[in-house]
Amino acid sequence: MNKVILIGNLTKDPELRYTPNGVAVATFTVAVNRPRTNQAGEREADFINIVAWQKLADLCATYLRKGRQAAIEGRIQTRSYDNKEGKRVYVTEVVAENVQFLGGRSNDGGGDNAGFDPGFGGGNKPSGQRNNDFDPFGDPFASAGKPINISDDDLPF
Amino acid sequence: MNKVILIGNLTKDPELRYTPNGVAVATFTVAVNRPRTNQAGEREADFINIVAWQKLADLCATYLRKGRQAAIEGRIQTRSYDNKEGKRVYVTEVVAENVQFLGGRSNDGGGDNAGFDPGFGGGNKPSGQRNNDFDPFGDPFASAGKPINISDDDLPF
Amino acid sequence: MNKVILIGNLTKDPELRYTPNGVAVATFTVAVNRPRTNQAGEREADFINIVAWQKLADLCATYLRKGRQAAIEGRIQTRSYDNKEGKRVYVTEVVAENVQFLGGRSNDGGGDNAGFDPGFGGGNKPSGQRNNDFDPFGDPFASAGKPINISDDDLPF
Amino acid sequence: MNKVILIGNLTKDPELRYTPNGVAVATFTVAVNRPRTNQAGEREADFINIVAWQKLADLCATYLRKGRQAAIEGRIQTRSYDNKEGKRVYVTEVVAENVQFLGGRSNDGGGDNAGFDPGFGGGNKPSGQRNNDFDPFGDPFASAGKPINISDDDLPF
DNA sequence: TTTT
DNA sequence: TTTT
Repeated sequence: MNKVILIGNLTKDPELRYTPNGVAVATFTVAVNRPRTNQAGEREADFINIVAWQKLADLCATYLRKGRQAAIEGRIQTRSYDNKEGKRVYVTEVVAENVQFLGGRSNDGGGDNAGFDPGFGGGNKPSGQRNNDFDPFGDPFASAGKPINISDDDLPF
Repeated sequence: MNKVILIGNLTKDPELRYTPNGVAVATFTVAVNRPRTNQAGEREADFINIVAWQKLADLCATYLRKGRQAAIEGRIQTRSYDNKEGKRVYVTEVVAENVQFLGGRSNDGGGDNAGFDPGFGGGNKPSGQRNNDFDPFGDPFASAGKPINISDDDLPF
Repeated sequence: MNKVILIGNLTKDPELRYTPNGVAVATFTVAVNRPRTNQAGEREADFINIVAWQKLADLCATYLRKGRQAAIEGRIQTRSYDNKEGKRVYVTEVVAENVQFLGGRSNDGGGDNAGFDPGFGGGNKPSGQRNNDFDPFGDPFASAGKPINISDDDLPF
Repeated sequence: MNKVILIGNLTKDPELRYTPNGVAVATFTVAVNRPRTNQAGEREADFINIVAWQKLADLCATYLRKGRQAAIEGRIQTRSYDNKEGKRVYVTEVVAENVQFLGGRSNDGGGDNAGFDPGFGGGNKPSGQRNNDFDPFGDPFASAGKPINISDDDLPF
């Protein structure tokens, strides 16, 4: 049993990429507000990385945008890879099995990337940030919008 | 909404520590088998780090041992800290809100650390591994069994 | 472990009542759409009865209205009572432990049963059905808005 | 979103039946102990009816027995039917999507129906009890172990 | 009509 | 590196 249910808001537009075999994979981060404020009285959130595959990846890339609210059902996945300094990096993320699009911040529009880029979210991310050693979401999906070098071992199906 | 439910087996005995204020915190890792084998036909698992606080920490330290099976209800928490090389490390873990002790591998005994160490789990971990930069569970809880320097900001209550 | 998570829309306004001891209890039904259409190609829903107590009852009565969307976390409860014909009636319902108010159908839309009902649900229940022997939600909360004769045994806290 | 996760013990052996089309359906009830005692200091439980279909029905009938512990993932389903007195009966049950067999009360044996009847659970139920008007689990699955008159509308796939 |  |  490995079950996760989240309701949160996207911190950015989803990024849609493809494996060498052409399998669609969407990644995004969801901010889930904590129920209570911390000792300093501030509202905090957890920022949880989500991975969606195949048809669900396409749906997420099409319907989700920065700020929108979504309910995500999935499972926690842990994996590791060696970064370019040869250190093993451990990643914990949620593999989405079902996503329900909720009301969220507006029908979309207005936001950061409105108007352009309806198919996927790339571009709004400072380049050079991916492949960063510590970025838990940076690897192994590198170049947005086109095939990348990812092992079939990462496919969860 | 941030809900996690896991059933898995402990990879090691829990480690019980205390914050400077004397609050008990137990950490352990649970291996949750994936429903399907991978392309190579191997059974894989996700290794998910769990944190329990206060009375629940004591219960986990008392009743859980390496190999035992447990059902864990909790929430995903993300946090970050700066490691000793000044790099920001991002951590994703599950904060347990409820733990149910299941049958598991044996009544306890037999296993790696049987007989000794009923109060907490340390010792069975190769020393030198903690404080490793990339160990997502290594920091900020350093010295097992006694108070450590941890900010009150990490207390989830 | 007894965990339920639902996202659905209220079929009616919540009903707020009080036990003889003055404890608030709110009841409402949530329609949760099924993911697939049935063999006849129709969209179906499950109609799930929710009970909330105390402060959460007040919040539900204040913020929820017919048609609104909510995420409900809770647990399944079964109970039974003898109806006025002396037959034992079995009831299965969800005791809410947490409710998140989502966007839903309109910001609220007028009052109680506002006029016309563009969403769905209203008025489609034959009046006189409440207090019917078989209505799984009709009993034991009878008279809306004021104290009623309910055993303390039903209080889940 | 309609998600249920339960860990409980079977109150009886599962009953395995077949629709007119030969689809396997297993039904059983799981007792889930409540975390707290009630005002009278008694330990209470919720008795939750489970329905499993197809291959999962066969697995449940094969591996589950009275007293055994299981983790059930599924969804709440509500349906209604007219009993033989022409009254509409409302049913709330859990449709299992995944069942994990846990340790439970013993490897099986000992129990009520040990030794005999390894394929399905019938027989241990007082006859005449099914088709009772109020039995929330009695209808529409009537005759154990062989095809019965059930509408295709009840198939959840 | 309930289980450990 | 974060959302409402």
